[in-house]
Amino acid sequence: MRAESLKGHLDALILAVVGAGPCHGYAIIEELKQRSGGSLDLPEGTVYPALHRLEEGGLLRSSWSKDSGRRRRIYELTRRGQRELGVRRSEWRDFSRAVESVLA
Amino acid sequence: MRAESLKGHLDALILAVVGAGPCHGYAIIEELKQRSGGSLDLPEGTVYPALHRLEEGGLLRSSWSKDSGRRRRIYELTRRGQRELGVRRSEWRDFSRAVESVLA
DNA sequence: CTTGACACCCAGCAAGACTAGGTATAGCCT
DNA sequence: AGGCTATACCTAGTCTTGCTGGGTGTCAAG
Repeated sequence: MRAESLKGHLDALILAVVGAGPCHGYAIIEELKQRSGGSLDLPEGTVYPALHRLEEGGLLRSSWSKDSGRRRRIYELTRRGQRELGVRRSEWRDFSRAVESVLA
Repeated sequence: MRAESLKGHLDALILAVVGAGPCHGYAIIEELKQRSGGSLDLPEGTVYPALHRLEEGGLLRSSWSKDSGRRRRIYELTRRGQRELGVRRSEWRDFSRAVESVLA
């Protein structure tokens, strides 16, 4: 997967995973890998800063949990995050259709 | 259309348009707009540098034409460009499928 | 003769994702 | 006990990429 393919779509992917249920960063990475059949194998250096950006922007909210001695930061969608997920989904459809119509 | 959506896919779009027949820069912009139903309305400052990059990279070849006093730089695919177009198309399919499987 | 469409160009900027490091806990193997 | 792997987090700096905002010049229409 070309590195830049992702640009501008990462937020939508993360919002979608967290939208399916509260989740911590490492698990989000695993989930993306699994759901995509291995083709979305994102480095931590990509995902963690994105999570911070999304929280900063008010789309995610986080809290620390200490399950079995391991600290985890659990993320969930804010109301704005839910709305934004909808917007991003439909933006993806538009973009995807547009590219398809050119590549076809 | 979010500005960053495009990132990493512009080359594929341009290669696809030029792949359909030799074309000059301005016409490529028009063609992208038309084929996408208006949603891919790229600024010249995006497309011209991309064309130069692609020629620099050996995927496009260009020559000047002077039709009716107006100079135009006509681009066409090199053999490597044709191969690359195929690669990019299949990369887009993979990426698209992956995103779809996460957003679904 | 000015406005708009056509047609090209580029320097500098901003944003996004990755590289390459770092910290620390838990469990397994030898 | 020591080492290795997986889990789990973090960040400064880098690179690529597309856009902004400027510029040049031709041609046709009003």
